[in-house]
Amino acid sequence: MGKQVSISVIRRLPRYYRFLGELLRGGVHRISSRELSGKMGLTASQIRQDLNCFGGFGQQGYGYNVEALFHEIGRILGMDQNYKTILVGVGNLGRAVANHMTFDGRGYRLVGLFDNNPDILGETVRGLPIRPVDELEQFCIEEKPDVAILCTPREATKEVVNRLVALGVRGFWNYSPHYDIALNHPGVAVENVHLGDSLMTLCYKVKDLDDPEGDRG
Amino acid sequence: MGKQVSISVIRRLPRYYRFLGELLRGGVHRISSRELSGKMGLTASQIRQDLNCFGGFGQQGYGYNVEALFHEIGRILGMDQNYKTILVGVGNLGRAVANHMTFDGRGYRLVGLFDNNPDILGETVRGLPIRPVDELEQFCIEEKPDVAILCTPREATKEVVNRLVALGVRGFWNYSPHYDIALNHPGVAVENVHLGDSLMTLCYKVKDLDDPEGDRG
DNA sequence: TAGATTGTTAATCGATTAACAATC
DNA sequence: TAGATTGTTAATCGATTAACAATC
Repeated sequence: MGKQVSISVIRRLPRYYRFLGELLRGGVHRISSRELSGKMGLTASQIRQDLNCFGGFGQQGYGYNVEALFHEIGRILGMDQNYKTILVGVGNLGRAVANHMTFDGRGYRLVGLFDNNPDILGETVRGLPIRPVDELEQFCIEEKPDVAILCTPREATKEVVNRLVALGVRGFWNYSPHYDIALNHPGVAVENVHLGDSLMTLCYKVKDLDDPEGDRG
Repeated sequence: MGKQVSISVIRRLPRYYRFLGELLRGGVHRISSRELSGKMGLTASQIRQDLNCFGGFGQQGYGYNVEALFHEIGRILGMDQNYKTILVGVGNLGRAVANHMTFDGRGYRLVGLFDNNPDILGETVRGLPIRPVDELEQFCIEEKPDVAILCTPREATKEVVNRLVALGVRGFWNYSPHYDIALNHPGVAVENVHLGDSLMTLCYKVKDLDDPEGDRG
């Protein structure tokens, strides 16, 4: 019944999770919203508001139990899930993502890799063979993956997404800026990682540091 | 005089830039805020508000000239800058970032790579040799880089940032979640790319799709 | 001129912050 | 019990949307 939790709140959860994990490793057992607000650069009010979207995890006069809260937030984020995940596009970026990220125990399990480059077919990354994109249908009908990571080049993304949505994939971790999945498939979950956009934003910020207001003055 | 443009607006600019680039390549010469709003999934009102933070680029009764607006937004974002950029941490991820991204003509110029792994020192990526992190001071005093890309491992980030800030680096494209630069160095420009956070957010979204409201309901 | 569409002001909506009673 | 700190309601602030006069 409680109303839909806003995306702003959701996006802060991983950061809470990180800070609490750090505290936990540092042997801190309890923390107040005030202390945590100091460490994270937020207001104590916001922290309490955020957490109370999901339940009353604290105790008056005491604060929050670090370990309990850490696990609660993990559970809220779905770290206890086990979403079967495939990666499409095993170039520079796809390879780095596959090798660099922890999937196991963080809600995901990597089960398949796909690429069209004949030179790398059969090669293994993280113990998984790279398969031709042609085999997507066969593989997905058998394995029923939940999530796809997209590191596909310009022209491939749109078609791959359409095929995957038809095959029941309902979450996309999308590195390809060339096709707006959320716009075209309103029913699926999408997280875009648009590195180019981020780099441009940084460029603006640096410029703004040097010359606030720019030409406008 | 005009008040500070909000980060929400800034973050939409690269997306406008992408859509306008696409229209331009497609041979579209003019577009109204209404048409563009349809294509981008925004309101026409928001587009006009956003653009008018920087100036009146349109014409009543006509709309916007696609090419002119594209270039204006590029200039606002600083695509005409030429920030000297170094990359620290040339592992899986750093390598992919160096190889995958376009820096030239997008406001940046990659001038140096640094890593501590002795096995890869001297290797070249994108025509640049990988140097030991020890040489950071010497290099930065000579080259005076503006921006650093951080793909450093857990324990390295904090120290590297402190050294770089002292050396005059004032923009950070940060892939390392282990140290909050903005919190510790309020005067510099920071864009965080926290892939782990994004992956967790996706996990929540997928879970929420399957079971809206979760346990709370 | 008439029609279209901007630039801009006003209204609405949502998110953040402040305040405080409840309670451990 | 007294002190601390939460959970929650109310106030503020900022961002988005709507409306419309200006103007091409």
